[in-house]
Amino acid sequence: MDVRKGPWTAEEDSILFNYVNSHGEGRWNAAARSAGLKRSGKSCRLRWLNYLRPSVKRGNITLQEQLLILDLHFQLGNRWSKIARYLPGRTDNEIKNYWRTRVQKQARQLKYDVNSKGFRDTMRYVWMPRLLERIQASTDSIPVISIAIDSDVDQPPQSHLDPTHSSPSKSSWVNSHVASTTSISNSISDQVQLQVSPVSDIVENFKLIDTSEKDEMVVLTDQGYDRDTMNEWIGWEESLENGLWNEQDMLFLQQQFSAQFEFDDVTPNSN
DNA sequence: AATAAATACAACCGCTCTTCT
DNA sequence: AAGAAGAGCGGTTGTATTTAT
Repeated sequence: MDVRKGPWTAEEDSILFNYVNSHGEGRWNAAARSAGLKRSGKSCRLRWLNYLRPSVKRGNITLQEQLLILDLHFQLGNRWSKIARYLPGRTDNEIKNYWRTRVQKQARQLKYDVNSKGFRDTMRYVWMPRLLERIQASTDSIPVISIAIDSDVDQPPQSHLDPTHSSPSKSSWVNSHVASTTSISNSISDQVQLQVSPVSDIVENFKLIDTSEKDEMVVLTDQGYDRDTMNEWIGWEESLENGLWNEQDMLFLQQQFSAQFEFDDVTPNSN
């Protein structure tokens, strides 16, 4: 049995597309056989689900979608298919690829381990707010956009995601998800709520710098930060009272980081 | 201009869990 | 009840395209 592998041709695509259209999804081995495709059923299923299916969305991942992916990954980890359920038209494969190519790349450039606390904090307190800013800038009809980062991120994701269990106090991100997935990309009337968690993990992260120990400086330079930047941070950090982070502080933090981030411009896809 | 290196995305693989017969 | 087929998942690889040298 010669079973074809590798990229699908336009001809194979049209055969599979027509077959599924008239016979429906499922029973992929049989489908492959009776459609006359020299492909495994598994390959046909994947091709349909990830590419041919009319509902799959083509084109760049939007800012809103990026934000959603980051947030959901926080809560769910590498549960790509679960994440994909919140992004209509996007496949688990696509999201996984996005994560690996963009997010992991960013971590590499910052010399972070992608799972490290430092990188997670950077994403959460810098990258995501910055994304939000850009969303706000690009959808100027939305009067207020704000971020919701739950202060209790360590709780199981179900309580965030299962509507039956989400209490009002914990529903901020969920609400933003709903807004994002259902209407932000299409509508201009939705708002996303902002509540930055008052005392963040990142405070502790910066305490490290505050000690001004040489060793720790070296560690941080190893992570990709130059000495001048770190000195600025130290001065800045010392100026902060132990306590709440206000909006200005967050802005400052974002500015410190933002130069290190590149964000892809989302250009309308031509096809 | 040529080619090497990097990137992005599509597709595959091995495995588990579920459903069907 | 059990084995086979189907479906789904996450990780990895292959390849076409883009970018750098």
